[in-house]
Amino acid sequence: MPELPEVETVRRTLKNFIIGKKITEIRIHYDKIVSGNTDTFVTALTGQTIRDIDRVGKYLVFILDQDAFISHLRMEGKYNIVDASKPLNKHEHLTFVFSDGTELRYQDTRKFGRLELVNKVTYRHDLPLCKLGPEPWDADPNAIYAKIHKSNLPIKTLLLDQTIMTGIGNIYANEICFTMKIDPTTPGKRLSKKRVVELIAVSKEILAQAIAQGGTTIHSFDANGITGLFQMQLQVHTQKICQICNGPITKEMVRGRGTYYCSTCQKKKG
DNA sequence: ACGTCCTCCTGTTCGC
DNA sequence: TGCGAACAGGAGGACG
Repeated sequence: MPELPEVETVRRTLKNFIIGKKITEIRIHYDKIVSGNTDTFVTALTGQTIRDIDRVGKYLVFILDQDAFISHLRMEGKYNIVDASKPLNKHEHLTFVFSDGTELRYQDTRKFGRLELVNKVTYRHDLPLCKLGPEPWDADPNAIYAKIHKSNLPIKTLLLDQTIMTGIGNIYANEICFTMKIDPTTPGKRLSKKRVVELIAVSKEILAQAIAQGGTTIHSFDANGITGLFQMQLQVHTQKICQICNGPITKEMVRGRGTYYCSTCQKKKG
């Protein structure tokens, strides 16, 4: 899925198109795309106007007059803004019809993404968002250190754990480990507090750069025609040759996720 | 409580 | 070329 920078790019792009638009009808073409009762979702939101779009980690939060709903894009979710006359494509699973003749459609080839009605006032404190750790810029090094300094799990796996920090996915986890010059399989407990401080700083820096570039486009991500450029700056993810030492990039599976690193430049050091 | 595996889906790429 | 296996920006649940 899009990671935090891609979701942030979608949020900013979408805001330009749909703030102030009134939903006159909602059509669900694939029931499971909505968590919980679909009738409740449709009934609650129909007639309301979209006032804002928030983001928590990789979740988008659409704020309406009385209610809100969250949307997680998982691997391939995206939003299309189209004229109502445009035929539905086979991967568009939910349509918001607006009063101005346009539509917002949720498209998701793999159908992994989910939308869910939430309480507009308390959503940050309710499931599922209350389980998320801080985004890197809000992270307290002592708190992060406390969560990982006893763990035998690879540091890369810990970076993907959204309850420790939220927003980092597989691409940026690989990039962060490269910048840290740390072997992604290094157990979390090998990191000193000083290295955890660095880890947070590097995470912040890489996500911020990616946001500035409009995210990373590898497979399917794009925000209504806005294609991210960060893939131009990837150091290890999907790369073959290390830019630093010219040696080969190793690819191996770490806990089921494709993991790229340079075995010369990245060492198991805390 | 923690770590590992499976599952949800479809499309594309890889290897024999 | 053909065909099945493996893999893809994710994460929740089952199991030992």
